[in-house]
Amino acid sequence: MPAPRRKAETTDTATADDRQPVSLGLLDNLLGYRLRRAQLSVFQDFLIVMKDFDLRPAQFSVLAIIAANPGLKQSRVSEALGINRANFVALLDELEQRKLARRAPAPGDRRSNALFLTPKGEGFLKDAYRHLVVQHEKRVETVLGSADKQQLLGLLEKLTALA
Amino acid sequence: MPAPRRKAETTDTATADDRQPVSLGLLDNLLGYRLRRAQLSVFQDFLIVMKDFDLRPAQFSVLAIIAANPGLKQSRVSEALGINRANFVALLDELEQRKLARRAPAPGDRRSNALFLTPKGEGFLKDAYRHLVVQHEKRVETVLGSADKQQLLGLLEKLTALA
DNA sequence: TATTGTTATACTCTATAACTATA
DNA sequence: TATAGTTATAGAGTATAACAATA
Repeated sequence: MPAPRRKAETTDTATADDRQPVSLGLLDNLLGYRLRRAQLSVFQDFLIVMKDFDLRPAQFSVLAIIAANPGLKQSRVSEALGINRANFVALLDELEQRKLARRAPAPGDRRSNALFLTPKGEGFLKDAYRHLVVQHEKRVETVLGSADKQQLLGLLEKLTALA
Repeated sequence: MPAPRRKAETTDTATADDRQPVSLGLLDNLLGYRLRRAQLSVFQDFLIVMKDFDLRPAQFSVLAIIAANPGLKQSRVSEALGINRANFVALLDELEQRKLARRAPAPGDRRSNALFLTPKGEGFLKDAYRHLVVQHEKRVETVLGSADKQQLLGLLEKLTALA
């Protein structure tokens, strides 16, 4: 006669469920996984902080590159950000419709557009950046510590050279 | 009479184009931007290295979590990975069709699925991980140095707690 | 009433091919 | 021939709402 089972849901195979903490297993020391999770957390915080400005990370990056390199050709802006030129068109269209950036004829090459911020775009970017530093980067540094942030930036730069 | 211009494409406004290096401007010390670029580089390398296994990062992560927590409920696996449960269904469907993972009835709750790897899935994951460590993580450590990698993992973990 | 798995749907992001106008 | 901007399109990834079965 078999031994009585106390509950119908108990089994003879060990299963890890209910309220045990979930183990990361092989993911634990996989850099790509940790990097992805950290990036999602930071982007999520960015989105919340920039909600009033209605600005996504990619849009911010375009404005920042144009501001730092006024007159740069459209193809070079998209290339610098790693955005393929076909996808860059709609992104720039929106910034232009919002009167934050503008396409101008590129001197010496009638195929190209030279990109500039509008005066409104300059003010907008300045305000957004100030807000970002105060709300977002400050929170990042609270979690990390300021020295750690600088070191992290250095490590990430090395990694980006990988591909 | 106006002074002669040497070339039609020269202008009187200073524009940053042609072969000057592109400045990152405000992006230079924005952690989110650097994090995103680094993550894309690492994922791109992952994809190349895992091409023969036809395995994307998300698929690898699911197999790894199931392997480390056999019998875990479907909802807890997706939750642990930050994948919303609706989107997790197709992801798991594909792993099940490839006979790498399987849904089993969860003891004690007929709404839930308990997830397991198949024997084939166990071998597949082991092979994939070995390949990944040899090809991918090794390259990462070449770029970073082994001590830096451990430190980076620690910093990223802190950041993930942000959101 | 709440939860689990599921479907349907929509929106963003990304990648490729092809067109046009210029070079 | 090659390049810059553009359009069209298709594939991932992600988010929400709603339903059936079960708790």
